[in-house]
Amino acid sequence: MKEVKHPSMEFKDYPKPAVTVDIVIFTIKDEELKVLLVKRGVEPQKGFWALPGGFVKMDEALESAAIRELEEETGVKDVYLEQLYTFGDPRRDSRGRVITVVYMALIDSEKIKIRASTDTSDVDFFSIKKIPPVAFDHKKILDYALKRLKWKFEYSTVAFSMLPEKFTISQIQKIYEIVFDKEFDKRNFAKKILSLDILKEQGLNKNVSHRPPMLYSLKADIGEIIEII
Amino acid sequence: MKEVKHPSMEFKDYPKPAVTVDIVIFTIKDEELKVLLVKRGVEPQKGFWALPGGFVKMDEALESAAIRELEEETGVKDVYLEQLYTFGDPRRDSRGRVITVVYMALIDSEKIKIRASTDTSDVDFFSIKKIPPVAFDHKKILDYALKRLKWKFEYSTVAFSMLPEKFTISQIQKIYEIVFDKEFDKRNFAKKILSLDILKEQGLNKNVSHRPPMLYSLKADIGEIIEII
DNA sequence: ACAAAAGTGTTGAGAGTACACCCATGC
DNA sequence: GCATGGGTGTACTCTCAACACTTTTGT
Repeated sequence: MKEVKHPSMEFKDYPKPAVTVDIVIFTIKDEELKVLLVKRGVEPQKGFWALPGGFVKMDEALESAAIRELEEETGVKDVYLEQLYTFGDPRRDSRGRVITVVYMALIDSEKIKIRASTDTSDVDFFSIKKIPPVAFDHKKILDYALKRLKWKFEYSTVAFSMLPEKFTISQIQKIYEIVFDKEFDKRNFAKKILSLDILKEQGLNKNVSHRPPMLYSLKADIGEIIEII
Repeated sequence: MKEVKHPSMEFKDYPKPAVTVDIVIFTIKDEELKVLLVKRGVEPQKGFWALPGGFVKMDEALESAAIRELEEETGVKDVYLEQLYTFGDPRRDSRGRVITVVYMALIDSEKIKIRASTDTSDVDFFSIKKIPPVAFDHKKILDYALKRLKWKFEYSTVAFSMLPEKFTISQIQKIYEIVFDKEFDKRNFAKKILSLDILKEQGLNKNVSHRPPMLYSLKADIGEIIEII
């Protein structure tokens, strides 16, 4: 019962599961938290919406596969990307054994360019509150990803990766309010964010029809997600 | 560039990576945090210590594989088990592409029975501070697991799964002190643990040569790990 | 009586929460 | 001058950290 039962038998001879990478791409759009889904063009579950993903190539790292899929669907690189969990129930895919490593990406919706070559009816963002029927166990994956997203929001600065380079305090607050689906006190929120000492002032935004708000940028590079616990 | 490039080609025809499950089994023994390693009896890296693990069977869930490996090595079932991360660098195993799903288990060292059929020189617990050279990328996996263990200790009750059913406050404190490698104030520690309201008094332990301590048990079942944040 | 570990309370600092008014701009 | 969001301070509560002496038992 050790790692290899029959030393004479190469591990290459065993039947192997297929391995895919799926990505839960979160963004904020129209004041809602949304995820990107693609309509399946092939069986099984053809016509169902599903998470973007694909098979891992033999010489490709898991994260590289996730980055590749992400760029193929959204045209976006350099975003926050995190491995979430690996789902491997033997019956999750009717084609046979498919194990999927799930990643979560957070992107600024302004940066997204759904690829020109993609039929736009086949790719869309859905509000997390109005998810259509999805293929395989992708509902379970989405539920898990949402839990992890909220969790991550509490103790890190990942939220900033859903904003443009310069942003206002109220833009950050809006994102937190959308993700947690509740409102926060403006004074307490600003106090807390500013006390973290992670923002640089970037001058006033004059193009508004009210008192111009201060613009901020992150002191750290977007890649450096800070744990604020 | 969608999920299946050539609809005429079944996914079964693609070359596939092998998938293994490895387990980081933590326990407290001799006042140290230890992990179980097994000596590899086969190439590659024969003779090196490595995490226990093995290939995932085609009809076996990932967690079932982890439970099976765990029981094979320690004879223990019903322990805390959590999926940690999936490592899939294309070069992590010289035999070819091997993706490993890593689980973490926490067990009470009193419950362990290294299997009789196992040559005991091939299986041992190592202090986390004195890890020998290990095979593959297992050092990286161990470092990651330790980070996650500490993190989990901070906001949940997983620590209790390394204790017998009845235990004293100072036994819990000792475990926290070993894991975080620092001392805590006895009064503050007891106050915090008791304020969580998760313990039941179980009478005094009279078999000691000093003031008998109160024994406690968890109110919830061991399976229910409580998040204390 | 002594050794060993158990048990227990107070104080101060810092963080989180609740709460309301004036400000700068475009129209 | 009005509509729209921006910006700001105080008081209370609660949690966390620091800190030392008495108690119970076995030998």
